[in-house]
This record gives sequence, structure tokens and C-alpha cells, in this order.
Amino acid sequence: MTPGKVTVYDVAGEAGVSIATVSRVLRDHPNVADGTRDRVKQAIDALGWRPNQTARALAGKTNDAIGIVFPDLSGPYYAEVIRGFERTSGHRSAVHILATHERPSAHDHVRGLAERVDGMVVMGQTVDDELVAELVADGLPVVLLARPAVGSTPVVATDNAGSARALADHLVDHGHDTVALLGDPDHAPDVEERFTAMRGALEARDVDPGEPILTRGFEVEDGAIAMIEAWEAGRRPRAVMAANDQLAAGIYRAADAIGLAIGTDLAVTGWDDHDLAGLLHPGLTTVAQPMRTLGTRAANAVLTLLAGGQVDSVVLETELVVRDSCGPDCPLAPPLPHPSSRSTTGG
Amino acid sequence: MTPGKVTVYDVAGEAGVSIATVSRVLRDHPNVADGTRDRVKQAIDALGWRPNQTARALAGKTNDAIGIVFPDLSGPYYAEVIRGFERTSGHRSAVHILATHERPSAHDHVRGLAERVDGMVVMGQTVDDELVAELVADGLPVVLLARPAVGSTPVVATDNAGSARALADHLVDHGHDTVALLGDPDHAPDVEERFTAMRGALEARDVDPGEPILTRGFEVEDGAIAMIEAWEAGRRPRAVMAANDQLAAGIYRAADAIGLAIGTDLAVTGWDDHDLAGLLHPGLTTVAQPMRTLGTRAANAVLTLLAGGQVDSVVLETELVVRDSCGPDCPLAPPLPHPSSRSTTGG
DNA sequence: TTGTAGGCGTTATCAC
DNA sequence: GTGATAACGCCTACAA
Repeated sequence: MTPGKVTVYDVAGEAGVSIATVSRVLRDHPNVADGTRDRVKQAIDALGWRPNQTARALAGKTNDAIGIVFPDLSGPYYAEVIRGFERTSGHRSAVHILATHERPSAHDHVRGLAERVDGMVVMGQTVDDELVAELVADGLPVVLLARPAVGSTPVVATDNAGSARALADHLVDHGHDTVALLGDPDHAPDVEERFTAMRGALEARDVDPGEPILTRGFEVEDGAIAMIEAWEAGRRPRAVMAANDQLAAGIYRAADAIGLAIGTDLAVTGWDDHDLAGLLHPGLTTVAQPMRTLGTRAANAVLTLLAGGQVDSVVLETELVVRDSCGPDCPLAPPLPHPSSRSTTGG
Repeated sequence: MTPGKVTVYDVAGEAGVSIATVSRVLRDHPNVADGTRDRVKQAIDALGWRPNQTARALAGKTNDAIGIVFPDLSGPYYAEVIRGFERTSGHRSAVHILATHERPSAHDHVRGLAERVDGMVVMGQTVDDELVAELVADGLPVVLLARPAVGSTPVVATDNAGSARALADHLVDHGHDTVALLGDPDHAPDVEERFTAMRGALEARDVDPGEPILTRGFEVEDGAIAMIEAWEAGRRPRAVMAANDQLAAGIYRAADAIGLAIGTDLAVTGWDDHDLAGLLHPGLTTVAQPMRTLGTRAANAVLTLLAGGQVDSVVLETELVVRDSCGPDCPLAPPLPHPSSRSTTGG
């Protein structure tokens, strides 16, 4: 049986035709007599033949695959993007997902991936500009996702600056006059964008955020540690804007340890609208990103590129999700103690 | 420039040798004169040659890649597994991640992936037994992850039954005598295992869990909806054991809507020890799985298989994480209002 | 130690 | 319509 070993030659022999004809039938080429076509088709599934993908790729055609490179896969963010991506592109190509995890070998892995796909999506700070440029120069269709532009390569992104400013303004409206930023802008371009916009909005209202409280990653634990250390070092913000929801959750934990009440003693905001964000106590004020749409758009973009089309960059809207962690008596927050009306399933 | 177009022939020409020698140098074959080796190496990086992976694979050798198939990528579970997996195998091979999302085309995608890798890890209910058997029969090294065995294919799994029983017992110890199961056992073999064990433990203590409250998925929203519907249908459990933490979080939401207090009116347990589980209010009692280790073990297993070695199945220990959602005055729960001592970064 | 030549399984360009 | 046959880029006996 072992269907992996059947080749065009076997099928051709079985059907009494040449391999060229088998190939034509496979690719639905018009110039094949109906009778022949039937015979070949019968031979194909009699033998259970499936064309060897590697050989097909070598012969100069397509890999029938698209690659997507992520910095990491944890958190609520990526899974949804992938979902959107696969829903859109998965019917036409295989999707190879690569997580670089900031490994030094990332460069090689990306290059390796590039050889196995027909197009590639690059998300965040995973691949440096130089490599992106090389890939593009090699003729590989590339789409950038939530990442600064490189040359004229199309970018699909979400609006960081707008919501960042809105969030900062909202905090100032609450009366907070000492607010700090918490995260690691150096390892995530979108975080850097957010921080820059937040700082701008705060300074415009005469609030100086000072130096960001640096974290060593973007997990709950990282946020808790950084916050506690900052506190012990004498930092006394009344409001902290975290780079994402998990770091924000870390602040909840730190507040617990320090003896601070979130919302009253210390305002906190996050980013992403994590699926459990609304169930924290108090509910976390954050920013929702259209993650699945991000994936869908990226997929459509590569597919268009593959088809030889032109793609323009897009910036998708983000949405403020105001709950209670931003401060007491929030004019925008819903009334319930556990604000939970917001759906997490998204669009 | 375009390095993608350089071939062995170019390098051979540049170095004044044959392609065979180039190939030998590349593969560190011993029988090459030192001088020749140097000349070839210089030529290689003078031209920036990188062997074409597709051609290499076609020539009958290796794909330099391992595949890993997941049912889905959302939730706290998979990202960690992948992390462990890539840490271990990533230096030696590329890793192709495939999420099937229960698509009907999953079968084809898995077959397609099988052609591009040297070995494969299959997690959960993503691939039916028949296909697994086919792949194995075709000679592909396969490792099963958190999935029922198929033939003698090695399985890496976590202990579902033990912790499930412990969790059920703990609930009964709390005095709960009407407990329900919530989830979708039909679409996740590990959930089925947990439910079976829970049911057994409950019945041994004369508690009848009745029919599980069925959900349509494993997201927060799915849990909330199912719980509310069950309540409206007259179901009145005093304790609910959810299949995972997200569904459990959904119960928190439902409880809010219904007007029930988690921990007192309604006990809840989850599974996975989601990174925010300890920050829910009250903290969620759940079960921690060694997710990264799961990935590490799986990776080691395929690597061993690739090297021609033998691999035995393993079952990794899981750990009860008792917080407050299981009921008031829990003898095992930590004293703080927001129990948060447990690290989420894992081992 | 090094080179020649025949695959690996398709696709695609020619003739017929 | 159909069939040889030359790529595609590399690996690897087998020779030299």
C-alpha cells in the first residue's frame, strides 16, 4: 500500500499514457480527451497517488504554502490572528507558523521558512529590516503585520497611537497626575508606538510619565516583579499604563502584595482585552484590537500579492474598553461590580 | 546579488571543483583535502550560497523540519507546549506548526504537512486514528501528545484521571452534594478522560453528576452561555467542574448575571492554571499541567525516533492548585483574599 | 582525494 | 491530443 511511494510513472503505466498526460489531468489542463482523462483519474485513485509536494516545488512552481512569523505565541493575541489567517488562506495553501522567541537562530529559521513558502507574513519585532528587505529582493511576497514599514512592503496594523492617547487622556480626566508606563518598548515596536503616544498625550496635559518601568518580558510575572521593584525603589505612581493585559494583571498582583487597592489607590490600564480582563477585580480598562481581522487582512494581502496584485497598507481601528481599574466613579465604566457585558468572542 | 539563485554549480565553478566536492564540504564529509575545503568555503560565502532545501529534500534525504499539529492555538495551553518544543528541537530542525481548527480539510493539511517534515507530533483530537496509522505505516516517525494511543505509537500525556479524582474528592470534602460537569468531552479526548474520572470519584462518594452541561467550545463565552442556559432549564448545581479555566471563567460571568456568588453559592473548578486564574475573584481552584515539559518531552521523543531510537510513552504529573472558588473555609486554600503566591511562569 | 553521472518526482516545452 | 525529454538543485554511488 504505502501510498507515499506511488509516482506519476506508476499512474501513467496503469492508465497506459505518458506522465505528461497524467500531469495535465492533475492540473486540469483543457487539452486532454475525455476518455483519457477518465482513465487517468481512475488510475490515480486506484493507486492512491498524491503528487509529491517537494518535487512539485522543485520543478519550479509553487510550495502551496504560506509562512507566518510571530515573535511568540503566548497571550491572547496571536491565536486569534492565526485563526483569522487560516480561515482565509487555509483553503488554498498550507500555513507554516514559526515562532522566533527572540532566538539568535531566528534569522536562519526565517530564511529556511522562506524557502518553503510562496509568501510570508512577518509580525512584530521578529525579523530585522535588513532580512525583510532581502526576502523582498529575492522576490518573495511579504506582508508586514503590526510592525514598522520597510520600504514599500505593505503593512497591516492596528491603530496604537489613537487609543493610546485616548487612554492617557482618560486617565488624566480621572484626575491622575502621576502616571507611569510599564513594559518593554525596546522589544516590541507596537509597545513603543503606544508609549510614545501616551507620553505625548500626558505631556500635553502637563503630566510627566518619567522613564518607563521596564519589564523583562510580557507575562503576568514580569509585570508583578517590575512593579514591586519600582515601588521598593521609591516610585509612587497613582496610575500605571501597562503595555498589555498580562503585565496589567501583574500589577494587580503587585498591588496585593504592597497593599494597594486597584482602582482607588492605584489606577491600571492594559492592552489587548484579554479574555479574562473583564473578570479581574476590578475589571481591567484596556484596548481591544480586532485580532482576527488582522489575520484575515494579512492573509488576503499575501494572497493578492501571490496573484500578482497590488496591496495597500491598512491601519485597523482599535477600541477603548473602559471598566473600573482606571479609577473610581469612572463616567464611562459600566455600573456592575463585575462588568462583564462585553463579549470576548469578538467579531 | 539575489542569493536565492546561486546553485552548487556556481560555487563549484568559483572554487574550481566539482559539485560533488561542494556537497561534501557542505555536509562535513571527512574525505576532502584541507586546501580544497577552504577554497570551497570561501566560494560559498563569497557567493552567499545556501543549499536549496527543496532540492535537498527531493534528493531523498531530509526535510530538516518537524511538524506539530494542534487542534487550536488559543488558550494558555498550546503556546507553552510550543515553547518547550521549539526550545528542544528548534536548533536542529525547523518546526512547522499546524492548527486544524476542526476544519474538514484538516485531513489533507495533515497529509500535506507529512510530506514536508521528517517527523510529526500530533496533539489531541486533531487527526483520527486511521490517519495516524497511515502516517506511521508510511514510515513517518510520529509522537502522540495528550491523546489516546494508536497502536504502539508513543504517547506523551499528562495525568488527567488522578487530578480529576482529587479535584472531585476535594469538592465532596467541602460538602457539595450536587455537582455538575461542564464542557464538551466529545471534542477533546483529555476532557473526556477528566470527566470519566470525575464521575467515578463522585459516584464513589454517592454524588451523581448527571449529564454534563455541554458547551459549544472552550472559550469564556461558551461557558457563560451554557451555564446560563442550564440554569434557566432548571439545573441547580452547587458546584460545577469545568473542563478548563476559560469555561470556568464563563461560569463566573454567568454567576454574575444570575446573582450567585462564586465560592459560597456556587463552587467552581477549572483546569490548566491559566495565567490569570489566580487573579479572578475569588481565585480559581484548578489543575496545573506541566505544559512546557510536555513540549520538551514530545520534541525529545521525535528526535529520538528520528535517530532511530526507541521511545516509551510517558504520563506527566499534574498538580492541584487550590484557591477559593471551591468553597468557603477551604482547608487547603491560601489565606489571602487574592491568592497570588503561585508563579505562573512555570518550570 | 576528487569527478562523473544517474537519480529524486514533477512541470513544461517541444515535436508529432 | 499526446508523448519524449530537458530542466529544477541537490545527493551519492561508482570511477578515476
